[in-house]
Amino acid sequence: MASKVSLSDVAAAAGVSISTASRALSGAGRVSAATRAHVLATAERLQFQPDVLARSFVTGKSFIVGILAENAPGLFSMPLVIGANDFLGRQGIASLTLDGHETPQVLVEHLKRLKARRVDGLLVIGDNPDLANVAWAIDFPAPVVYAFSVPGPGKDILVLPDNQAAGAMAGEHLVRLGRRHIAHITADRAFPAVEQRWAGLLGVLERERLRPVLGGPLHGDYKRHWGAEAARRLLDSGEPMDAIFAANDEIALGAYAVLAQAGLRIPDDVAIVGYDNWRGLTSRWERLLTTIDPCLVEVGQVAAARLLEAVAGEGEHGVHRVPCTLIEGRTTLGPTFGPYEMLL
Amino acid sequence: MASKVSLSDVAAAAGVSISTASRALSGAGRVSAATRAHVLATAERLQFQPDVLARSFVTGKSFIVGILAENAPGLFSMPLVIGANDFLGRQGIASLTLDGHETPQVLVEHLKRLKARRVDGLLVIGDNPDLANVAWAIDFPAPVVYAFSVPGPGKDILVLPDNQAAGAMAGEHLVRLGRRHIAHITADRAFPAVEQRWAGLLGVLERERLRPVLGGPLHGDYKRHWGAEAARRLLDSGEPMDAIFAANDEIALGAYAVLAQAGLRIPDDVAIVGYDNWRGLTSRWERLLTTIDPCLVEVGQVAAARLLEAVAGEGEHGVHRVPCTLIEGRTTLGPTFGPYEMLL
DNA sequence: CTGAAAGCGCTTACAG
DNA sequence: CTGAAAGCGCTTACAG
Repeated sequence: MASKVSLSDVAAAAGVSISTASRALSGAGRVSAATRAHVLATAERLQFQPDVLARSFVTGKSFIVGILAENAPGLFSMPLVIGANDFLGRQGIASLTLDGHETPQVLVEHLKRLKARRVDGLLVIGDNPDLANVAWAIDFPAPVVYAFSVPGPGKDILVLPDNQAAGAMAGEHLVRLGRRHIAHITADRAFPAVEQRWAGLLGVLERERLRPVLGGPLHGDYKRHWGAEAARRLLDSGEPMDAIFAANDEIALGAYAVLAQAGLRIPDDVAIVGYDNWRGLTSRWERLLTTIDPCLVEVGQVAAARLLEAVAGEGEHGVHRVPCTLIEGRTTLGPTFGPYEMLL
Repeated sequence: MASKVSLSDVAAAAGVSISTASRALSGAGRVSAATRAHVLATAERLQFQPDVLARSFVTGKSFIVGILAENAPGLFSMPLVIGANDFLGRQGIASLTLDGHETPQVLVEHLKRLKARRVDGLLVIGDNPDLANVAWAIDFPAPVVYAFSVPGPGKDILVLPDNQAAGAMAGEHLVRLGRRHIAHITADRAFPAVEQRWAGLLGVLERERLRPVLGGPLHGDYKRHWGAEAARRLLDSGEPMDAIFAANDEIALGAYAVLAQAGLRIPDDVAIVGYDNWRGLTSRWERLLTTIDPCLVEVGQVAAARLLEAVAGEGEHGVHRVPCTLIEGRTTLGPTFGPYEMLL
């Protein structure tokens, strides 16, 4: 079982009372330095491990946090949940993960269960940074931190990838490569992430006194077909274009296919930067598509860290943005490649 | 905080002693049917929620299990961990997830921490079904279940995708499509999964009295370049071939590229089946590559289920295999497609 | 600074 | 079948 050595054993061995031993170990309460040192040494010698179960019982802290995931097996949610659990595990905190990808009633059930389990805090993980989380503004008797969702009402804590920095990062990369005619293919302008990535790119363009191709972003959705269609429109426009920043990798691949089929050389004629680093998920070798990795594992870790701060009463409210990483690939740095190489 | 209603409140309201109330609620111990019903009704009326912390303290059960992942953020591990946590969460069991992708010393630290946390059981999740888990044969004071690893010594519990069924499934699919000259491109024969997938395919071939192209599997590694090279060898051999079962999707894509470049039509001339369903991870629309999905989320769920059984003292030792799913795509069902469509 | 004591909310032998 | 009582191992006012 757990350590057979209890606090009373330590106290006895150290020749002090249980209460003194407890105070010495916990660090709180007045204890003389000498006594404390002696108790600590004794505990060390006896390999004393405080019983977490007893401590939980008496303090009312479970050392468990709840994780409410909108769609745990989702491609975005998985790394977030994994990152969160990784950080929590390192701190010795367990988690109760519940999938909320369901009806409001189920959500209510989940929250009841989490309360019954007396979790010290709650992490709500969205699967879409452009959607409000179902669980916004829930009433919960412990600190709540949100991740990968839109900011809600009230002064909550929200952790997100830094989309604006991502846009700027893509722009900087392309500008540094000498590109002057940069297009932006993206999704619905109503999405905050879409707005922010564009804002980041626009900042760089303005600083460089560059005008985006067609004067602004091409808004559509996040799918390959839209990337292809947008690329066709760009070609048809006849405007000069030497680079595309696509709001995700799917769009980037759709655009790539159309441009390459049209006889353009990538990146010689047009450089392409994507977002998500999905291929990086499945293969570490391949470095074809230059893309921005939103570092979702880290976002999960940061969210967990913020939650533990909040549990400790030190949480800072507001939005926390986690930096992204540029993954350099051949669609910006070359050498150029043909369609079968994209597979090979 | 948690329910202000305690067991003593219920007992008082029901007009019985605390011990009777406890026995009635727990179901264990002799209580008259009438008393039990009355206590239950009272508890219901008062919305009594037993305090998990107190129960844990007195029973010594933490209602937490440990999850030791070899490489939690790995592409294979993520769905396994997510699946496990999903099942556990549904049962109200929390988990302490630790990443063991490290040195043996770190592993020892992890195990110590898990013991200190008094977890009720331990789930060890490998990142490679062909590798022995670092944590095999560890000494742990609670039931242990392994997932996605090779069988270890002793009579442990191990949960795996059913690789043999996968091989048979691929074979059946190809045979049903009328293919008679089936090649198998796979990785190192020392890997159990390689052996099992081949065994499954071979079973079908023998039943159909078919001879595999080149007389047996082509052994290499799991990378695209090997898939391409093996495809070249198959073409050069001049043997008739109308289908390939690749041991993973990377091999399948490498083979596809070479065959298509050589002017063969896929699937008209050669049908291809992969394994892993990696693309299915990133896009649900695309159904180009026919492949076998190992259903890792389910494997994780089953592993968690087995662990809870073991914790309850009902665990069955041995290897548990979880069925796979065939994902039908155009590389076997057509229509044929060109390289840019693979992107689009 | 230190110790004796109460108490956290439940379970479980032990009598009755 | 039911109740009074002990006890799980710790923390924390409360005296001293």
